[in-house]
Amino acid sequence: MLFDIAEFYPSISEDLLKQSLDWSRQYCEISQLEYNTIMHCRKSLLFHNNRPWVKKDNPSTFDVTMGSFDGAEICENVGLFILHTLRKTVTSSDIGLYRDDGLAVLKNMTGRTADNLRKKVISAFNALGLKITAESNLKVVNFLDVTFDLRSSSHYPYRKPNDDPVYVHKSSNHPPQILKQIPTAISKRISQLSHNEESFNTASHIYNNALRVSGYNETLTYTTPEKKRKRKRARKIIWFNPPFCKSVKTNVAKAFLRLIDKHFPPTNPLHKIFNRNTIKVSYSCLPNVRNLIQSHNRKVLRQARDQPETQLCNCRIRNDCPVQGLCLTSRVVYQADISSASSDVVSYIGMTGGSFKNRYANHKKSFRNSKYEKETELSKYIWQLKRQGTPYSIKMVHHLNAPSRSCHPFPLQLMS
DNA sequence: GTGACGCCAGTGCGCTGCTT
DNA sequence: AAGCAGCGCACTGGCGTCAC
Repeated sequence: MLFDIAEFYPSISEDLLKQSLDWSRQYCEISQLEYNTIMHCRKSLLFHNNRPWVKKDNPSTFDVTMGSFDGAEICENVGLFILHTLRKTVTSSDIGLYRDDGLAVLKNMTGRTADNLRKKVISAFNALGLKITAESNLKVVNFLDVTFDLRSSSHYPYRKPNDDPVYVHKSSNHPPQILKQIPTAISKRISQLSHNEESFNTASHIYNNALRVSGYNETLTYTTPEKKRKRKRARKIIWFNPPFCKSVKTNVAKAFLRLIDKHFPPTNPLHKIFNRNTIKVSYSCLPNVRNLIQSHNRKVLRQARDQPETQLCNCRIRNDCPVQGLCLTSRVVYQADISSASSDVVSYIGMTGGSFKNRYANHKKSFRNSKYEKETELSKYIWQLKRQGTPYSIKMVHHLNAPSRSCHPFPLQLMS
């Protein structure tokens, strides 16, 4: 039986959360302090009118989705409680739940019995305030990224239609060891999901193609699942995670560890705490550029929407405004077209984060005073014309909402 | 006459990219 | 790595103009 909880996270009521926390407190032995802290956080941060706060355009709402850490954490906690509750309904079966997707194996049941059980499960969820869709009497099911086939007792990888895998490009700005591990990691995952080598080979084409697209030459190979190693006690490790950048030639990790050796030698009383066995280095990757641009655009577009209208020009004689009544606008790319008798029109393009007027005043200063002749290429050219005695005229054009040097307060576009 | 405002000159500094 | 040039920003103080 395959079931799916509709709108899982937004449907969790505070009562259900409290029940699940009470249950986990009983079974997982969490302390009173931990319990109180969780309840306080959940109440004050995540709930509003006995419902979780859901991501909306309204900035006053708390931004939590099931994909986020808190949302997933809650769903997992509640999920465990639900599984426990379902034991009363589904007694003689294997049942599992991953966030909002559930699967139960119904053994030795007729179609009618299985369908009755399906109805009971739906009622059980309804009693908890959750709505589900459930299908029973299935011989083949797609659950998460696996297809289970009861007819042949096999399983193999599953992907939704048109959901082609995309991997980090081989020439991407990532630590080499991460890029190196990608084909191996995929091989391992697909092997785990495959019943045998044959189903692995059938499924691996799509992944091999995705690897080619991302610049990898490696071909996925079937590996038999490793036996679980006996768990060893984990060493307490202090991690140093510098951000990785391809253009940095210095081996930061090596230099860092050398500093550890130098400043905490075996004779140092702190050597026990700070040494190569207790301090490890692992490069961290910076956020995806697409995500950065998207979040940036959201921010600046919201600011632009909320900004009150401001004065655009304060020139004493409005007709003399160099940019047609828009001299006070800030964040502009401007263009100066210089016409003279000696040559064709010459253009200079500049930009400023402040007001155009302020920048223009500095340009005028450099035109008047030879001391600032070399301030810009534009001023150099003007002084050249002045020395030649060539008459000239300057026409200024500016474009709104352009970048400043320090930040880009305008929407960006990701180049394909 | 006074205050507000616009304009200008001047200074110092930060950032980036290039050269040595 | 250091130095330099180019470009732009932030800020200050002085002066002229205008409205009241």
